[in-house]
Amino acid sequence: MAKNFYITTPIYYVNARPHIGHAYTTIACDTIARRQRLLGSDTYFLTGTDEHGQKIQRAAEAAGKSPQQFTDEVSAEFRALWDRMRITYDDYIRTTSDRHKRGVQELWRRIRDNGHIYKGSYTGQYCVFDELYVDVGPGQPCSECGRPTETVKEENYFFKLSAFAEPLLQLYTSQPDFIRPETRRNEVIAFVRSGLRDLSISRSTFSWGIPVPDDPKHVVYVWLDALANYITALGYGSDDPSKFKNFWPADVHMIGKEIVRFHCVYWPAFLMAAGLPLPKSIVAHGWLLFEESKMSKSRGNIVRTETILDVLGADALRYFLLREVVFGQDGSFSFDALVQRYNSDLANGLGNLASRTLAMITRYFKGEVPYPSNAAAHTGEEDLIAALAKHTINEFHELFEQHQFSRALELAWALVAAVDKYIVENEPWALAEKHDEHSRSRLATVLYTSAEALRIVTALAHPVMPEATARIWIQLGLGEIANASLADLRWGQLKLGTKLGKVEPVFPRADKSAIERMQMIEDQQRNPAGATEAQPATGTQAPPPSASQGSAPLNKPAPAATPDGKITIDDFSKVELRVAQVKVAEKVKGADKLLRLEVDLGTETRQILAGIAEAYAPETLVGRKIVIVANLAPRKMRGLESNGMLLAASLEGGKPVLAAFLEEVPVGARLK
RNA sequence: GGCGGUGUAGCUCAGGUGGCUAGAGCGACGGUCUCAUAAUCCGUAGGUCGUUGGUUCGAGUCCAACCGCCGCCA
Repeated sequence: MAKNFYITTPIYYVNARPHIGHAYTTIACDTIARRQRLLGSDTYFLTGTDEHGQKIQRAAEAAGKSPQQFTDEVSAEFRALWDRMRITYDDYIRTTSDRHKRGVQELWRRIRDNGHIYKGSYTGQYCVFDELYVDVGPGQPCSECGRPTETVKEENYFFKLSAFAEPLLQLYTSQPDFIRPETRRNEVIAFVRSGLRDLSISRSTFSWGIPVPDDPKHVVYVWLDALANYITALGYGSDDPSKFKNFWPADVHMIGKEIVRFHCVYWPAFLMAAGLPLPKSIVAHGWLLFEESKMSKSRGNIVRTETILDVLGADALRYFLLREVVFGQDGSFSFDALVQRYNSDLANGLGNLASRTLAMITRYFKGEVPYPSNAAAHTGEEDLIAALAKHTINEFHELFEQHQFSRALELAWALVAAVDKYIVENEPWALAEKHDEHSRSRLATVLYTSAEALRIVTALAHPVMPEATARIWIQLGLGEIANASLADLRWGQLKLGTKLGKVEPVFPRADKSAIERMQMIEDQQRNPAGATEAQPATGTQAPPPSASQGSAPLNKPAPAATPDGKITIDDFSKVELRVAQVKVAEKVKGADKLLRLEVDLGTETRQILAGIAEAYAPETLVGRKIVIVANLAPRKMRGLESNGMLLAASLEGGKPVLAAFLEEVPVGARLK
């Protein structure tokens, strides 16, 4: 009986290029989707990009592009990457698409007509980076991210979130699995219990968004816009509601832990307000942290997925992330661990088992799967392997249902180890030396048993590693793995006489140079190409840079210089110089020389401190374009954090003169 | 500060409702086979189970306090 299964990734915010954090979420979803298809479910797997908001508008301006052109490009990059990673999404939703806009407006009307939207006004601090009103005083940094806030005064629409506290708590109680893992559920319950305030759900200070129905001066708040993708992609608000009927409510919304509140509080409240069914579960995973190695810098070490694909391939990355990281917890990524895992589990483990088993069948039985004709050739050892295989299948399914990917894979690999051991103990190569009937039957039994166990592990691992398992499947003589069914996978289905395909290594062993190669590609890619900085987004699950700062030592080694004191181009390229425009300038209390500046970098606003107060009056700086070192580690002065350094000539007597351009330059442009 | 979580072998982690000498994988070291991708297999490595007090015949396993780390508190 085919059931329907609907799974979603968050839609990724296009102010950042895709990186391994995005890949992690998407891989987990793809694996689940593939497994559901093999189980016979009618599966719908949705991903997409979140393309509205002030941040995007500004990033596009900085890049000298229209918002649409800008988002077209980044969105296409995401799709290209997913294709390379063998992501089998069924639909790709963009918030700038017409179908989405229609759906969002329909959702708005429904909520409004049900009486849950009212108009109010707001005066206060706004954080552009988080697209959020924050409850801090004027001039105070954002309570979320520490970036400077802007004072805004606007009239906008509010959602009566406060009315939904009770229904939400009831939901969490009656549906314990609604939020997983439990620690996130606890947080959400605590949050809602502490009381809910109404939520501002429109903006009128910028235009890059979806117009509010009947009041186009406002655009819909990015989170209401973004969350709605889960239903607009199914045709909600369109003429064809068939997909919506089939697949909504979603089985799984997979998200990163930083967007739990939006998905577990706002989203169900919006749906309740609209009178729509609620998703069945929201699963939050942890972040991927990047292990600090001696070679890398403390910041900017967000790994591009392409690097790994280039060197080890998609399967290796997919396997690594699901096997290494305990799902739900933070995990750490390093090239070292990746190669380690690849060699021990894939090359030496599954790959070698396939290689030795299939090679022996090829050699001893002319490439046809043998089976003993003599019952006496069958011993208790085969029963043990078969029993273990059966247990593995059952447990594997169980663990996968609970999203315990690492444990599921660990379990499957225990079967690989058991078969390796079984082979050594039975020495098929020695049996092959003898030509009596019993030895021949024993040999057939041992090789059949090994091949059958291999088949089962391969089938189980297929959703995780689609390519390699497809190749093993062909080598096993079983044809197209997509036709395999996981639902009735059981021992003994491998037919005798099956003609093997050509046997060749599936996971060639990686040597140490693989690590160096990946690190080299990363270094090259990271520095020269300026482009958009891979900053984390509100709407997506990218790990913030701070996530990796815990291990950053204070005493960084100085950049290596050549003996004559000259630096290489590589050294220079580590310095990220950018054009910034001063938005706010003021004296720092108690300091004679220090000014506090808020500068616009195109993609963000930053606070920097500069010792130029004696040469420049604050009011003369506002609006001026300056040059700053954008990737300087933050530093605190007078209790304020400086995130960068401006460039100025230092004259005799210490008088600074700011660097400037003769021609017009766009904010955010990089100096090289 | 409030709430929640967490601290087990070099690393990553298992260890419902307390009970034999605390486990797995990887790494490391020694050995073995030769079908296989210098792969496999075998053996070894001795961790006060964060600290200190309790409860108990008996506690990583329950309780309290403390220390460290993490998350949430729009």
